[in-house]
Amino acid sequence: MRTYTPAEAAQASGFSLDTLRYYEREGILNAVARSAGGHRVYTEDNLGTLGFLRCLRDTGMPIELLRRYGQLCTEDSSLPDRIALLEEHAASVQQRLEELRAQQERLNSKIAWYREEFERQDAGTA
Amino acid sequence: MRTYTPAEAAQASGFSLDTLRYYEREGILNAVARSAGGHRVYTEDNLGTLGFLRCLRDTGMPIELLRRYGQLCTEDSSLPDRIALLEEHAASVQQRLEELRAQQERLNSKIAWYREEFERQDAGTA
DNA sequence: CCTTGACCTGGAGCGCGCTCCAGGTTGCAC
DNA sequence: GTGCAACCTGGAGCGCGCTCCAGGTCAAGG
Repeated sequence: MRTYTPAEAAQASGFSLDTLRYYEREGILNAVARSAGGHRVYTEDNLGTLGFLRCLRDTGMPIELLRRYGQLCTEDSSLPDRIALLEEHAASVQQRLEELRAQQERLNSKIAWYREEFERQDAGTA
Repeated sequence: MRTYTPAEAAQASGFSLDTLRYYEREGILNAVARSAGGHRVYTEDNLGTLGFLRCLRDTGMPIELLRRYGQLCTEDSSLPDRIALLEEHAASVQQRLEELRAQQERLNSKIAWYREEFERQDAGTA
């Protein structure tokens, strides 16, 4: 099973090297293996986790919850807690989506109104 | 035509008093009238603008663009520019919505997978 | 070997968008 | 006219999520 350098992990996950180190310091991504010389060695598993962490971040989960999730992932008796945490997050994502859609409509109405206004004015000056 | 105190404007717009002042300093919301004693007096027009600014913020428009929009609103020959700015923003909102929906699906799949995992485990220990 | 680039650590710094504070003025209610 | 809440200004501070830096170590190619 092949492994990955920090640069590869960054590339694959879309996080910067600094962010990867930061997440490790913060206990979000635990126990990344090290080479003899102390360099990080990422497993495919690590990459999978990172990919999902990216999904969580992209959906607006704050660092604090990321940390909680990361810690739950180290205890394998924590499945129900992980499910609960993700369900709660999913609910907030759903809510944000709805709000965003509503505001999008409002924005589009305004644009439509502006366009009409523009035509009125255009007609007036013609 | 009635007017509004700062507190009322804050209440109506959902911005804090400090944020209202900040927006004025930053040239986002211009020329709020003052009473004899120097207190701000918001018009219905101001409230309308504030409402729309809130829409823009809620859809993620950065302060810098808010400022641009606010300044365009002071020149009434700027309709096309305002339309262009809002259309560009609308496009980015659309993109974010799509990304968010995609990540939401990913999140939901993960939750579904966790639920199955949980049932498997539950069955195993029963 | 030696070079060169990727990587290491601890800690400081930053950009955004507010938010809070001190010290003072205004204005309505009694 | 007095008390008290709401408001004013300029400027400092903050929380988040990274990002950058100095000064050093590691590892692979020639």
